[in-house]
Amino acid sequence: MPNEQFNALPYSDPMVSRILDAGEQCIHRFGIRRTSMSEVARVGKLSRGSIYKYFNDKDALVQGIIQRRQESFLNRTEGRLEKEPTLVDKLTQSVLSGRNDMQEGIFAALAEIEPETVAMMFLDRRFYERSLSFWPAHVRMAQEAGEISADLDVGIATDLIMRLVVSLVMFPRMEVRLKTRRALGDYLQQMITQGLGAAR
Amino acid sequence: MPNEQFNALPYSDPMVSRILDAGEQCIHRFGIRRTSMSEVARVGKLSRGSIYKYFNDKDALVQGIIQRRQESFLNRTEGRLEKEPTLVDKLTQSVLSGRNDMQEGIFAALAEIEPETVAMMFLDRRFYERSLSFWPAHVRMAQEAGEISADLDVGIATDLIMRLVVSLVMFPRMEVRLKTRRALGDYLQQMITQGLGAAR
DNA sequence: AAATGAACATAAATTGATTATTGTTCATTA
DNA sequence: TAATGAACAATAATCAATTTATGTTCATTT
Repeated sequence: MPNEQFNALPYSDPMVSRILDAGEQCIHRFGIRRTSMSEVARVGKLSRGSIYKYFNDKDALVQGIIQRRQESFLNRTEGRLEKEPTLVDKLTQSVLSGRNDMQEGIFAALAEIEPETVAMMFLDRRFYERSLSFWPAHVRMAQEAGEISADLDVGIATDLIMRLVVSLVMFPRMEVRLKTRRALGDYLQQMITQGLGAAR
Repeated sequence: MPNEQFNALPYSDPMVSRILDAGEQCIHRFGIRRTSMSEVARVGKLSRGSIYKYFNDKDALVQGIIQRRQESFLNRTEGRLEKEPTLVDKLTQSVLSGRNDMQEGIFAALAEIEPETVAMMFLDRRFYERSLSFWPAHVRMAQEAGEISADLDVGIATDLIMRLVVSLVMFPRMEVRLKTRRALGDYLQQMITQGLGAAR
């Protein structure tokens, strides 16, 4: 009975962890295309049949690996955000963490071996859907703290936040250099609290 | 003497137009990979040698075709924007035009045949650099009209605008459906004039 | 019960020989 | 003088034959 692919993988199951570990190791070393299920089985020291019991097909396994990476990223980020006082600080930190994660680990490795695959991933809605539930809680906190408008629909606010974070991670520089924490923070402060309006 | 690849192609030169026309037709029909310089020459009824006099290599030709498409898009859009009274209206219209252009013509055709190529294009800075000079003039107009803060650096404002437009073209829906002109306009009105702040 | 591994048909990737394309050059043509 | 097209070495695409991988099934093992 193959499990439902995208709703919180049972990481507690040691078999699942072993498969994901082995798969991630393979992808890291050889890329997705050149990773075979047999190789994953060999590395994870389990049978090919078992992998198919837990993941419908190779794509499900790959998605699972990416999903776990993303969830691990979100958890680590969530931890770091507790120290950040304002929504703007949280966004700034998230962008920096996001860029950092892209430049090391599995994504950087993949980008070198299969840049088109990474490009396709970045345009895949699923990639963002996994992160969308992260922000609403922080939006509400900011509303209660009086940082942003309490009238605003949480979904709308989340939407803008996701767009800004995604864009700033993917393109550290669009018209303007936004590489330092300072520049990023000032930029986000302006855009979140006032957009292009107000002031003077 | 091959011309400088990216600084305003001499469209007035009938030879350049013929090459670009032929190239675009080929890419539209066969995709980039399956388009050969000989085929372009055949379609354009000129010699392969001539193409290389005007474009250093195949990539320069492809970039030239994309560049002309983009410039044509910007010109058409510029025309439509004259009717739009506010910056927000201009942005709304630009996003709609952008989506429209992506769904037909050369990009839609390419997306079907070589989706990875299109994905790579969307992550290529050059693609956006060509559009960056479009917005500063409109930002200044909006500042003079008192629509947005006159204190704000034009580059910073342009940066946000590009990020929003690009994001909204690429992802009509992130957390929230932004497909209709109405929904888009309301969203942009909020984000441009107030960000997530103000109100109440 | 859960994991295994062998067997299997189908789908992809790999190989090496062959053909086509690329990017340059240059003498010829209009 | 600008465009042409043939010649050229170096890459890259193609093709059919072969190998490998995928996704399923199921009897056997732990």
